[in-house]
Amino acid sequence: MQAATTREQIINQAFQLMLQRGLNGFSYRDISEPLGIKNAAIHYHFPNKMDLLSALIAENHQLLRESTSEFMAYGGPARPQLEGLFDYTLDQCGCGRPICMVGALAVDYKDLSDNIKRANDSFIHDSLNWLTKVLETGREQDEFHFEGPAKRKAVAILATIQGARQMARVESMDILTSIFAQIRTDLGISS
Amino acid sequence: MQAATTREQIINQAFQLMLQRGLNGFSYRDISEPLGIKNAAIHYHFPNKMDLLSALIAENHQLLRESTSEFMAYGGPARPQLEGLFDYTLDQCGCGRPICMVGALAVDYKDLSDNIKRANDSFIHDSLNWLTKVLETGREQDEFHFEGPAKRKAVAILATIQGARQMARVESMDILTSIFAQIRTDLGISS
DNA sequence: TTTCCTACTTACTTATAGGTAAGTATACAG
DNA sequence: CTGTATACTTACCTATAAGTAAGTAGGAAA
Repeated sequence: MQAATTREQIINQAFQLMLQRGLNGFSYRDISEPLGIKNAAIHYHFPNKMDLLSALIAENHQLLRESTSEFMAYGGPARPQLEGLFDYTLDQCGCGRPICMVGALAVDYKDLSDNIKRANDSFIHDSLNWLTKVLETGREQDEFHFEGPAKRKAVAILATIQGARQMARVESMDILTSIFAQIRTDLGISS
Repeated sequence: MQAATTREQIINQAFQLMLQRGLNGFSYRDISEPLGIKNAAIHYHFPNKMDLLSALIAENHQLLRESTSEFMAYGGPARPQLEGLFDYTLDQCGCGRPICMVGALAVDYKDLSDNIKRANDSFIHDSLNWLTKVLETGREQDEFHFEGPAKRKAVAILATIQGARQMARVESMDILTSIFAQIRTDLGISS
């Protein structure tokens, strides 16, 4: 944590704010004040808010890759990979990032630049392809039991997790555990 | 549509904006300009934005009650009630209301007044209780087949629908149909 | 030792947000 | 025909947003 550059501090602060309040829910002041810097310092590193947003999306990709590299590998037993996704989601919510990047962007989706939309899209499709593969192999290996195409099931589960995070904000984080339990049950997992 | 009062026009316009862009995503100007009135006219009917928001939440309750009175009755066959919920969701998304009120409020949840939080909470719990009942009776009547407590399943399904709407904004509305199909499949419904 | 680059700060600008106070047109009541 | 309530408009205010231009402190390079 020590010796973080101003640039890194800005990204960290903005990332936290973004995933708590959405793009329109925070200002440059909310970033600069707690860091003890001036607004213009942010503009120095990120000329406008879209540049900052790009950096946040990159940060999100990076963070996901780091946090998931162990369990997000293709192949092997499917169950721990799914559990890894659940744990990751719980971790994120637990450390003050209640909404995920996709959810935060969905509200302001109309005024996003094309390259940001593309980055977001590719993020979704990467996640989707990974989960589809996990479900497919899980079904082949008799770990999971479900009807319908694996891809469709993957979309449904991602949507469920997305919605679960939203509901957790309004209700409590317990709801996440409960919903994950139901997803397991629906996949025919005993415990 | 004819002879709508200014107050009604304001609510309609604001409702649409709210469910497209979220609370912080629109301004008084976005309401007044298309209606050909002045900002102060809005302040006359709704002194501040929270008053307007209260009216929008009431509108949302009202609309839901109207649109769902036929299928949201307790008792009777469960399947059409569930289908009613799916149709309602599709309708709302189809007529330019991509995010639901709960989703729109979730982002700005922190700066809502207590009575608005309460109104939102009670809305969620009403929906939840209704769906729980539908699932319970559906299971008793052998229409639905699922494991786990009905309430937990209801939470999971509502979360799925919530997330589905969010994903539909980014992807396309087809994803809704697909996710609903998977929910049916997971409930052991043939077609 | 001067020059230049990096990483900022100071001091603005412009736009827009929500909100208010005072004035006005219309309708209806007495 | 006078008053009063309703439903606004005009004209403002204050705060804050994103963004910019010019200045500066400190280190490295020539």
